[in-house]
Amino acid sequence: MYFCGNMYFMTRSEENYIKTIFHLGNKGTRDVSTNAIAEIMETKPSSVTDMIKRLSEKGLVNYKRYQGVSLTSLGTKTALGIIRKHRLWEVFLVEKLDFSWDEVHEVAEQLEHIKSDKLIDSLDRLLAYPKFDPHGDPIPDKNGSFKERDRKLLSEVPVNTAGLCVGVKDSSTTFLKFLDKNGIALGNRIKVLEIEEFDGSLNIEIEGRKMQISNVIASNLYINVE
Amino acid sequence: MYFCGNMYFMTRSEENYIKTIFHLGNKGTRDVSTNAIAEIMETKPSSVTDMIKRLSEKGLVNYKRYQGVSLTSLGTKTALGIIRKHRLWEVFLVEKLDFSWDEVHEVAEQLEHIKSDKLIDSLDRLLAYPKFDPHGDPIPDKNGSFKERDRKLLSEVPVNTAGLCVGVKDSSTTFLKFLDKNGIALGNRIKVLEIEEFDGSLNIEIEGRKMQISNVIASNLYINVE
DNA sequence: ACAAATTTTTAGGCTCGACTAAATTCTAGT
DNA sequence: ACTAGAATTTAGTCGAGCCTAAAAATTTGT
Repeated sequence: MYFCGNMYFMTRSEENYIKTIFHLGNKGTRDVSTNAIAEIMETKPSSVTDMIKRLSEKGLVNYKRYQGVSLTSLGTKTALGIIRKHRLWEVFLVEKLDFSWDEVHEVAEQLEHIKSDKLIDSLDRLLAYPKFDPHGDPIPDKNGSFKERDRKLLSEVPVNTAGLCVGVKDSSTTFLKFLDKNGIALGNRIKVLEIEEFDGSLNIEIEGRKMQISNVIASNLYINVE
Repeated sequence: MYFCGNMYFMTRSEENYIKTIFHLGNKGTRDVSTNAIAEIMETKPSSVTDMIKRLSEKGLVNYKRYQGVSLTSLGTKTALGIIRKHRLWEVFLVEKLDFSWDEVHEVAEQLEHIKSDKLIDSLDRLLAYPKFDPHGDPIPDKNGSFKERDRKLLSEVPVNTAGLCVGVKDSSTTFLKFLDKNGIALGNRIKVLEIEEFDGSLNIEIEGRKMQISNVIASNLYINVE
């Protein structure tokens, strides 16, 4: 396993696998399963096995037959690089090109594969070194380090807790559009007034207004508890 | 041959062929030869034949065996779309990310394949609808139309002609770096003072300074004759 | 603990976009 | 007009990245 500055050449497909393994591996503690990767990537388990072997030979993942897969440190570094690019492009799209936060994902999926260190460093500078993307997710720095913001799901804080809305767990178009429609945005100040025993729905005060949201909504919104 | 708004799906490779055919076809009047394409694309003639057949089936090129190839109107429209994207990204890199004009090409070659109408329209707006890229080449608008600037090669104007330097013919890194080193940039005012009989070199006045340039240099610089 | 169900891997095929080698067609020089 | 040489195409191969079907390993239920 030798380094060569710019790493090996990686295909788009390899990068997408690495990214997916990273996202899956960061949730649970166990190794990532072939099926899980296949499902997320909308491909077949047999294709995943093929690719995992290639990635394993390149030293990007640890792999033992039938035992699932995990990223090596090189693989993790690679994943963080891709995620950094994805999130910086998202910020660019929203800040400079007036995309709304539900429109950025698809384009960023393409842009994240552009290979140029100078490009991404300059972009970072243009955007004034943002720490979070438009959905509140942290942007790794050049070296791959980032600090997860101290945040809690709105559904898991006690009554009377207040804080700023700092992120969404689900960043699907559907959910983001729903938030837009109901005037909920990152940075809004939210206070939990009451939690309904029956269905877990919440009465909240948001930017002065009062409203009720379902438990499903609340369990996809992060707040920065004060 | 049916249109479907966003055209067919085109692979990166197909787009690169179309672009190359466009550039080659715009010079001469004859159809573009297989060998010429192969040379530019650093591939083999047999690979070119393969691809041409595919492009022909998609209605992007006119092709008869052994007779060379030319773009259909759909092919031309496609080519102009790619060139528009390439040149807009070049402007972006120079204007917003402080790239120098010899650094933009490689990255723009990647960015030109990003697929998003909204992206490119917004970029165009961010850049205030530029008409020319950093090398002085015209940027087609949304509909593919652009006006070639009225310009002449510096090597082909008579003594005492003056004008603004508006473009380069050769935009290789080597040439652009040479111009930088000698303080020649787009927008500079140039006047031809004398043309050397012997080797065709020129004595010019540029932004007040006097200097001598070889005929090779002069035949790669465009000026906008007043 | 062991059969059934599930997960994962292997084996073999397919398409795209490249290649080499060989055949074909065109073009130029006499 | 004919032939040598150049350009082009065909035929067959290969790797990446996907697929299906079938085999192998693991996990689960009793």
